Amino acid sequence: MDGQLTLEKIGALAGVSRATVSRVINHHPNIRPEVRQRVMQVIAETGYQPNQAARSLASNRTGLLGLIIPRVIQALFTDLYYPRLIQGISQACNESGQTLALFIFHTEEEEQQLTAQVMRQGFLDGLIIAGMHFGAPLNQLLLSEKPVMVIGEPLDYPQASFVDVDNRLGAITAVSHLISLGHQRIATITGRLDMAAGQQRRQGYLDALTAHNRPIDEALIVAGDFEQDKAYQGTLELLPHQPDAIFVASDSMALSTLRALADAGLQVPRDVAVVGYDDLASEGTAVPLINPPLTTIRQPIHRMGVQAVATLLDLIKNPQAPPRRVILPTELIIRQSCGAGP
Amino acid sequence: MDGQLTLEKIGALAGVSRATVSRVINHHPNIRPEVRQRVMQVIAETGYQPNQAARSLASNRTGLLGLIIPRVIQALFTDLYYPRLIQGISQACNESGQTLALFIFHTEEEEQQLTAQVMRQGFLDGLIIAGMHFGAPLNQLLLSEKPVMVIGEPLDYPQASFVDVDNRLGAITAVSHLISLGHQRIATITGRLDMAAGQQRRQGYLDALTAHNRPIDEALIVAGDFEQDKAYQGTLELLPHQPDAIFVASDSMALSTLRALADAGLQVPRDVAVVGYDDLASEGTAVPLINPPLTTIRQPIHRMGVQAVATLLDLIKNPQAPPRRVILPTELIIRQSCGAGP
DNA sequence: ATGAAAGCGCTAACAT
DNA sequence: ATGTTAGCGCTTTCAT
Repeated sequence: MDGQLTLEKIGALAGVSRATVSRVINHHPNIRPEVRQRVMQVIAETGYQPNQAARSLASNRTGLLGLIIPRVIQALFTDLYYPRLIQGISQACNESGQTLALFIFHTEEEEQQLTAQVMRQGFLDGLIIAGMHFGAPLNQLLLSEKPVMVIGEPLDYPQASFVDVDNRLGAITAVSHLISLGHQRIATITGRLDMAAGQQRRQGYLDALTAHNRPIDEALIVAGDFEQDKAYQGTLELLPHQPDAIFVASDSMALSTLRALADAGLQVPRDVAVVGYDDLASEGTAVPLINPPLTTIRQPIHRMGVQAVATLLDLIKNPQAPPRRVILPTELIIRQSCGAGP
Repeated sequence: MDGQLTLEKIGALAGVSRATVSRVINHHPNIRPEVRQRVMQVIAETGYQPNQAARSLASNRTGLLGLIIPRVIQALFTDLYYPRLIQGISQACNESGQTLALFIFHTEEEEQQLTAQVMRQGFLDGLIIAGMHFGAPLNQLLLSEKPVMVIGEPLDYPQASFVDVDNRLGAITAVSHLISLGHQRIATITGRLDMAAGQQRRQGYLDALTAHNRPIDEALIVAGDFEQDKAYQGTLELLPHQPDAIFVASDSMALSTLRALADAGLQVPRDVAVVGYDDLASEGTAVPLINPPLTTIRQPIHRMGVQAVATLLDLIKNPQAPPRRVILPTELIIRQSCGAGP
């Protein structure tokens, strides 16, 4: 109870050696059931908890997984992507007995400083990097000894392990849906083209049109860069070309599009149909007030988090395995903004 | 470079003992500048990083702070309170060289299991508990040896250290504002009365009316429990009593109130003025679409996180200090829903 | 199946 | 100002 409980003391109380107690705790096979009982008993009675630091030092495993979120302050405030991702990761950590160390880099300076810290020995067993961006100290992490999983395909690191959705297929689904609804002039507002999500969603838009023998009209493609302001502007720029539908590469931008259309006196979906991507607007503070409800491509964000942890654990156990590429499916969520909803 | 870098090896390379290297790293005063230089040099060249596990074991300090968020899954999905809090805590951790271990309990089972884990020796230097609720294993944590800071005054633990806003004063400000705008029949939708935030905001409402010699009309007080559904219902129940203003104890509920008023064919603020609490609707996914923009009482959520860390660090350094009660101010944010905005 | 003993890499008290 | 040394509490061979 007092003066710090240790393996040695538990051993003494149970009449066995420290090594045996250790074996019991770590579920080693070769222990007499009777002895195991006795030791467990003492542990329960005393409320003994092994010292994690000592354990880590001796075993070279800490049970800590790092989640790195670099300089995406705005996104963190803007939508619920990261909260959900964190949820998924946290849950998977809980279930696998790992603990989650969260690093949010707020400035470039912090990123510099902490990157080194994060890599230090005897600290993290592995790393998950979300919101990857490049040319940064972060890249060091990918080259480090530590197992790393990236959330969202990192274009510049083909050999990195990552989990992502099938962005292209999602976009194809969205655009095909608009086509099947009879829309003729389908525009798109693209995301950042230096990110897989932006690039692949744009490609999906093109591929869907091509597959249906529709012409590609460059005037109907505007850059949104995943930013609300640009999406608003972009929507206005689109109007002279009379689109009857717009595929917007993220829900966050799609909300700006809705607003821009409303400001221009156009009705959704009557005048222009809108489909978003992410399904982030579906829940959240202001849900009840979004009008019309947004048709969108849902990403299984929570599952991505869970998968990231599972795969990372595997990578840790299996250090020289080949890189993993985990691709999860998306889902078309039909609401009212596309004109097909109830 | 290879074979694991240790203090010993760095010492050898720099021609000093391991102890000296340790001193340099830990910024001890009594080191010859020249020697310090040389050691730093070697450290930089080799890229040596101290082993955290060994350090923790020897020093009995891990540099890990735990943040516990118990079973508030819904809230985590619903608004940006936790993301902002986490931001603040994370930033303060970065600045003070601590690392943040995040525990989100998704089920009661997890809460049980992990509570024990969280308390184990050699793991966390201190704990921050957000979204406290009672009668749970969590309470053990408050009784543990570990320094703990609670976010939001925990009513059942008067001797706990916590950080919170001045909920009552915020409510007084909100209601006084409505009074000064000439409103006569001011209603309120209260939060959970088993939480300080709910209870104290309700009290502020009462105190403001009393201070202005207004009668208290029980018919104008309905329970919202911080739930959107109840707020919607509550708003409808209020209407027969013809309120000309409603003070809603949270923004999340206030959005339901806006929706209910709209559904009832009432205009805000012309027919009924509305003031919320938290300032969570101000940013977030659907901002551009909230109409009218909500007048509210802003909580400095980010600062609460920062304060929690600062105070916790102090508690860690100063274990037998008396409990801390940190109260931060709120701020009235005037927008359009109260009728005084631009 | 269990015990003895050698570290894990660091900090800190003690010597010099 | 710096070196020597004794742990920190655990895991893990190696004996037995």
